[in-house]
Amino acid sequence: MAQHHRLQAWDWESPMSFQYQYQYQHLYQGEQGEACKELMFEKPLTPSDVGKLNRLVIPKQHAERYFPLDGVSGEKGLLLSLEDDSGKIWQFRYSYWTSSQSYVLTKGWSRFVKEKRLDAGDVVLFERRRVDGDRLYIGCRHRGDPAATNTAAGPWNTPYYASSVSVQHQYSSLHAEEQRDETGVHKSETVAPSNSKRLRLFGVNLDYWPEPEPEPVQASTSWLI
Amino acid sequence: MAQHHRLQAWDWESPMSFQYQYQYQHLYQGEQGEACKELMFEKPLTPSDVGKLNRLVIPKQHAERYFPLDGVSGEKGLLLSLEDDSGKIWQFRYSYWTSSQSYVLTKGWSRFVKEKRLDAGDVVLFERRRVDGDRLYIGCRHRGDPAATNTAAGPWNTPYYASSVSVQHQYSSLHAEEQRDETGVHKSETVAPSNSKRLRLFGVNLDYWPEPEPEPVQASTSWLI
DNA sequence: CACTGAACCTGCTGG
DNA sequence: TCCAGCAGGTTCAGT
Repeated sequence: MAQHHRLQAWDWESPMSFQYQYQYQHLYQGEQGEACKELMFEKPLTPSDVGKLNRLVIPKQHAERYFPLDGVSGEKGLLLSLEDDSGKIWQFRYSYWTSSQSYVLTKGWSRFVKEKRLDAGDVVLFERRRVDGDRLYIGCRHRGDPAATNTAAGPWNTPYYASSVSVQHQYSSLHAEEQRDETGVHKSETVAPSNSKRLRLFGVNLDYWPEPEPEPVQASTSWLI
Repeated sequence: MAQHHRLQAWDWESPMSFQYQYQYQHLYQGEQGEACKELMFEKPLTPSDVGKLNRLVIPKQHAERYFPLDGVSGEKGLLLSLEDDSGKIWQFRYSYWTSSQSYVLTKGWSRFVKEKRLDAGDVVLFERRRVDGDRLYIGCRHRGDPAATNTAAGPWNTPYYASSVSVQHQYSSLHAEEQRDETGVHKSETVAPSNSKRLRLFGVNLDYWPEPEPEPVQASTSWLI
């Protein structure tokens, strides 16, 4: 099965197999309950969405329904973590631009466009998936494709590190590696949720850190789902 | 002589002739000992350096050698005072941008560009001058000019106020004027260096106030040299 | 005092 | 990795 294939790839890439088995288990449960996938909205991409502006405009009606910023606005927005078909975690800065009166994904979006090879007319879609908690999902469908498939290179093509989105307050293995590299001492303790805040988003109560990690491709969960 | 010419202009502009004579004396000493001029670095200006970004990027190797921010970083940078050929004091905010990993002069820089009529390809240069203490100097050379000359209008064309860079903890006469305007009471006392910090910069130990004065063209010495 | 534009500040991307 | 360039928001001075 494809799932086993991915699991093997992860095992091969990282020594922290526990997390990945844990994550795999959740994916498996998710596939058992297909009814738990709820499409929130889709957007056909405009030329600007895939161009040099490096931002995705979220249509206002969808943004205000699924991504309300009322409780957190006035600041620089927040960091959103979403998972794609392959289990990869994508982090985007999500904020409101008063100048254009629009909700946008900025930081991290251009990487998504590039890796998924998105073009104008392709469709990006956002789902909420109930597994044993709620999880956010981002996918895309290329122009002309019949189904919403994720055509991105999987972990067997593009090595990457995924954080656990199920284990709360657990830094990813990559992050632990970085800490060890910097200090020369491996810090294996889980980090206390000292700075976490609580926000209702997607109709779900969520914990997050306002500005947790600068590097979006690599792991470390800011949104605990 | 040109020096006398400048001195007369200062005398004409300000009643505090003592300070200007004092400064003049130092310039005179400086010209006697030309070996005391030490070029720290030059930078050919990019279009962005003279454009709407209102900032000068200091190449990292020069910044970290001559402008280390180790002791003061993590904040909003500091205010740098430099003198040009005419004796005018220029104040710039100097800070580190983590987002672009670069050192920059921001506030005050656009005024310098405008007054010196700088363009892309022109060169800005930073010198340290030993007179009877160390003094920082900023100059520029226009594209194609043979020597590093300061082609800006002198004080006889553009009235300005210069602070004493030689008398420690002495506010300028202009600053005293401002205080009188605000409070209605003339405060002639010298200000105690209560918030001053000590930092080694340009290989020299210097006192400064982290955020002393918002107005850069006008006087008030933040760097006491 | 409200409006406006310039300057300033911060963050991000790509080469 | 550095840094040129771009973009948006905030502050401030002038009207």
